[in-house]
Amino acid sequence: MRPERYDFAAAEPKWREIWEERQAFACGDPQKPKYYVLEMFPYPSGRIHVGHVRNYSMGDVIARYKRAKGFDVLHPMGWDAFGLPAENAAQQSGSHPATWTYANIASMRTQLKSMGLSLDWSREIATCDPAYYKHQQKLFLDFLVHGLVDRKQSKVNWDPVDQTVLANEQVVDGRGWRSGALVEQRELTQWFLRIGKYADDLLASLDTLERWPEKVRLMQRNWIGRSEGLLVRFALAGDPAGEIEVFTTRPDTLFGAKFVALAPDHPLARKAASSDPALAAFAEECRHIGTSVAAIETAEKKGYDTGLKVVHPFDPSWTLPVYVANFILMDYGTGAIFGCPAHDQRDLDFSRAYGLGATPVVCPEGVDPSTLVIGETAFDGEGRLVNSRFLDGLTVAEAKEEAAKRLETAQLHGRPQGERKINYKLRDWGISRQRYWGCPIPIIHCPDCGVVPVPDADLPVKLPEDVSFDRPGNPLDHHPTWKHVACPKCGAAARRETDTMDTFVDSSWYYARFADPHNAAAPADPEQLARWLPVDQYIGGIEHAILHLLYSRFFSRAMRDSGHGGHGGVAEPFAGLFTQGMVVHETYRAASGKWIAPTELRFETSETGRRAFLIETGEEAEIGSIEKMSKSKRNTVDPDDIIASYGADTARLFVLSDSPPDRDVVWTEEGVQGASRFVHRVWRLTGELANVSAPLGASAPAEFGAAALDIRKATHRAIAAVGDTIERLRFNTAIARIREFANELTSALDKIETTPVDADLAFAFREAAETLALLIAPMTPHVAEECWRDLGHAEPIVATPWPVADAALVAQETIVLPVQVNGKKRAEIVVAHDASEAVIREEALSQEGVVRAMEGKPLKKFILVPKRIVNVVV
RNA sequence: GCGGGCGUGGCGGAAUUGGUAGACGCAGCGGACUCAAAAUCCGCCAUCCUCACGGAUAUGUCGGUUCGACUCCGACCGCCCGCACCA
Repeated sequence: MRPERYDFAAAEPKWREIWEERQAFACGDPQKPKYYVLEMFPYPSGRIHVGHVRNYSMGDVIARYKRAKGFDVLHPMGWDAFGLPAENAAQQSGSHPATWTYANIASMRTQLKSMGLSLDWSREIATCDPAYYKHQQKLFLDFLVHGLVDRKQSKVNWDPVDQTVLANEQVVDGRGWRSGALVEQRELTQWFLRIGKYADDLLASLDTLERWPEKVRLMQRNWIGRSEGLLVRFALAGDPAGEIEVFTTRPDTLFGAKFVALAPDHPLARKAASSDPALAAFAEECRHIGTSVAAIETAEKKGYDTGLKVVHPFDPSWTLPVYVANFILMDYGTGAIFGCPAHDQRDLDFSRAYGLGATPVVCPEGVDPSTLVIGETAFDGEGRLVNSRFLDGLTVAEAKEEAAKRLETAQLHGRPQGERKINYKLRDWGISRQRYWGCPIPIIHCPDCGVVPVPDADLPVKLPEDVSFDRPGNPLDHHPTWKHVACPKCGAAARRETDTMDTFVDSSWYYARFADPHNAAAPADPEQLARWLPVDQYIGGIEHAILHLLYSRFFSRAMRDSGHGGHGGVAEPFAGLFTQGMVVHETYRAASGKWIAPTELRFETSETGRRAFLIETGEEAEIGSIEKMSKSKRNTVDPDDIIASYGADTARLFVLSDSPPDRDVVWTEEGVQGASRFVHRVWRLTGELANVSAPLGASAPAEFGAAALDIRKATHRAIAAVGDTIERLRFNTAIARIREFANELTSALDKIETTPVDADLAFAFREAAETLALLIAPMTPHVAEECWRDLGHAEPIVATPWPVADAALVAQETIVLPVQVNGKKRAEIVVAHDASEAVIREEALSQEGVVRAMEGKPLKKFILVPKRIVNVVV
């Protein structure tokens, strides 16, 4: 006998055990087509948050659905386990980063398991495991051999007090976030991965990624930032050999040039600064802004006149002043620009600050050039050239071409004065980090041999365990012995590279490692890579739209080109990408301004609205805006609490319901209760259906009455709709369709007149009950298994195929057609699905509402959109 | 600064991708069951006019294309996200 109420606390762990015993989620049936579903692996911060619950629930729906559809599904989990928080924890609490990280992994693993995810835990990896990073070091060395690694100087934000490099986000108003010290820019010699080598391929291949969101592709396109332009060399006035090379995409506007500007770190700017203390001070001031593009570009435009002049390339008698300016980036182009204030907003802002003027040289069509005045806004649109001598009258495109041609043939210092150049915003990827908790860069610096790779036999270069974090700087550098080694080439005393790799490197190839996670000899066996890659569906946050995804795309190419196997013949690691939204929550504040956690509050709903009171004191708290969950605002909810009070199925159902998966979802207690109600309702409904259902395995009767046929139609329409919405990753609508189906079954039960019911109805009820369990299983797997077993099945749902919709039952033989008059709906008609236009026309025009709306006016046009709508135009 | 996204009832959202705007849920209101409450079940629920039938207005704002626009185009307003050492 069934209990009164669904006991999730007993049922959920029971089913998880059964799945585990059966190893239901291990892959490896080569007869089946493969399907690789991957969610971005978590950083082991210690606790999972609701965002994880949402991310992994989505992936799990796909994994369970695809498994039921007959695919050999790879659905693994691992840990992005290197990174700064472990070192911060070590500084604050004294626990070793490894201890801290592995303890966090253990508790998060337990939490994830309590969600009932269909993961293959035998493939678990952690990036901080030497068994993982050993291969990463090997990849780095192979990249080095294949010319994909570079070593060069680069600027960093340096905190002189903490003796550490700062991330851009750690620079607040030009000061270090902890020390408050003025941030300096320092040049460090760093390792780079030459992602730029693949810029064109990375850009062009975006077009092949049809199952990626268009916005992510666009963001990557802009990030790569391919632009065609011209390198133009300006002669320095009064210096026979001197010149400044600028990159421009607008050579057409050269006659509007008012100045040339250099980045503060431009070699010429440095040279000028060496004899001009005021300039040196200005350059130093610029360096305090930090290295982030956002900070540099939003800072007020400032410059310093070097006193130097350059000669205009088209007129030897025309000179332009040379400024050093704070908005010119040394990393882009040549670190120097010519400024045309009339047609570039930044140049205009700068020109207005220093009184350099603005001569318009492009005039929009239909505007009289003599009336053309540049006010506060630069004009960057199309038009024809004016005030530009030989370019006058040309279009922008023609003028670009003409200017380029002339400069290519002109000579300066024995070389062409202009050169066409394709420039990319994409910079090579600096991976050196002056930190302990990361993958050591396997390089030895020998005073005689220079840079020497660590021999394969000595990999992995392991992190030393006995490190301290009690003084500023890199613990690897401070370690008494670790960095001292003999040169592998000459045996002389040498020094290890003490920088570790950016953690983005760790996450750039983990998807490939999952294909063969325990391979000791190689990152992964090429055959396994060919079997599993690319990832069919990748799911994660939009915040990774650019860097992580671009770096992974680089790695798949670099691995292919350095002998680590193609990814099944394709360069792209992720065939399908889905970016899910955040989970957000209301915020609460006490009168004191202190943030209050939702668990500390009691809520009251009255006619005047919702109010919140502190449980402890009764004091009223202000209900604030809905924001991203964060510890500082204390508006987080703990998945453990939810799972303990409502069960994993409820938590999963809630994060999938209501909001479309790519949008933010607001976490509300009411919503969770609604999800919980539905979980219990499905269970009760199944019990009621079971009471009137045919026995397990009963064959279909020859004929069905109207009532039974209606139920079967609802069942098969639900199968079709739910399958379709899951395929389209519209989980919220999939759940709405299941709820609709449940509503239909509830009213069908209400209509039963006599029991026991006839055989046709009994068959339809069994089919419906089984379908309900099968359809909801990807979202709420535990309760689905419980219902399935209550319907008499010995084998669990995880071993049961997805139901197949009967097309004959899904098809409608009559359809409802709305009838519009002049675009406004006035009536509905019911017609056979194959009714002729003449029949429909007669039926439509005879409707009372239609006749009234036509007001006796003559029919002008009769529009019939088959199976959609009728529009009568009068 | 540059780039990207979003905007529909009291709330989250749906709309077969140019064809009935508001599916499904949350909240609310009314009812059944109960000694009572909880749970559950049934019904109502965009706004305005109308007893009702019915009608008018509605998808951030303004304009355009179309027989027909939440959907396409243009301008504007508001909010959110990313910008290379956070992961």
